[in-house]
Amino acid sequence: MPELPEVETVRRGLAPRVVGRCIVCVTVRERRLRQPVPADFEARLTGQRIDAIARRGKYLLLSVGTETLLIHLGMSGRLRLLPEAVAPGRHDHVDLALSDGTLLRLHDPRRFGLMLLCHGPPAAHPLLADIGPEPLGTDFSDSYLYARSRGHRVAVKNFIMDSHVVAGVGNIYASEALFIAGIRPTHQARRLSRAQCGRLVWAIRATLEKAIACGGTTLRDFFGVAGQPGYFKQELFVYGRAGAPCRCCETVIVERRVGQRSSFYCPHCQR
DNA sequence: CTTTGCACCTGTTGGC
DNA sequence: TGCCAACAGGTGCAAA
Repeated sequence: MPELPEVETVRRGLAPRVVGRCIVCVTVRERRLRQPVPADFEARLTGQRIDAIARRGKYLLLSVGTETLLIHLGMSGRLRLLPEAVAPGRHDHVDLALSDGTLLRLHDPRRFGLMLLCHGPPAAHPLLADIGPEPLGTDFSDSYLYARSRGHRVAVKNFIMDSHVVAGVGNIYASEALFIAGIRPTHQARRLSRAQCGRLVWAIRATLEKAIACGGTTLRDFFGVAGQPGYFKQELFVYGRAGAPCRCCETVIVERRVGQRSSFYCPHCQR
């Protein structure tokens, strides 16, 4: 469900309402997430203050006391901030009760999400250590992408969805950015010219920034922490638009599987 | 080293 | 209407 813009939307929704609050009670109803919720999770979190909330790729990083709470939403994960304690429903796996009476709840039907605690600098955590540059940061540049893509025969769409190459680009925004850059998803990464790398870096940034400004993309079940949908769906050029006319040239948008994921492109605008 | 295929889960959808 | 296969916004790992 959530790619970088959705996670950033969650982060921005959470920040003003949780930073400075204390965690007064932790309830874990289901420990079997992507990695098991550790046995000492409750004890280590209870009584701690949330000092900051950051994001790295699709991970949320909450500074709690001397530790960092790592949260990933996987495909179906959702964080909600409830104004008061509400009886849990199916798939409401973890609750953090905060000192102002609000409740931060993780809901995740598929359990591909993750909640872990780490000591020390989170950047050194195995899950984060090998992640590529932030797409909205200065390290993600034309020259980086050009150099990094040399020798890689994989389709450019798979390449930019690889978190080791660049953090946070998922299936929706990979398709969208490639449309904006005018590059076919199946184009081999090693065949990208410098100019194409430049356009692609620009397109990824522009797409993600615009999606963040819209509060993310709600296809089915993404909602912000207060339950609000994201409005980027109306801005999509290709994702989910198979059979519909291209918004630029009227050519019919094509759907094709690239590396086991559905991909959408305009055969006329993308070469 | 790179690349591919799949496993991990549940819920929804579309074809027959 | 019902059933079942295919698919869904992610990630990491085994195997080639």
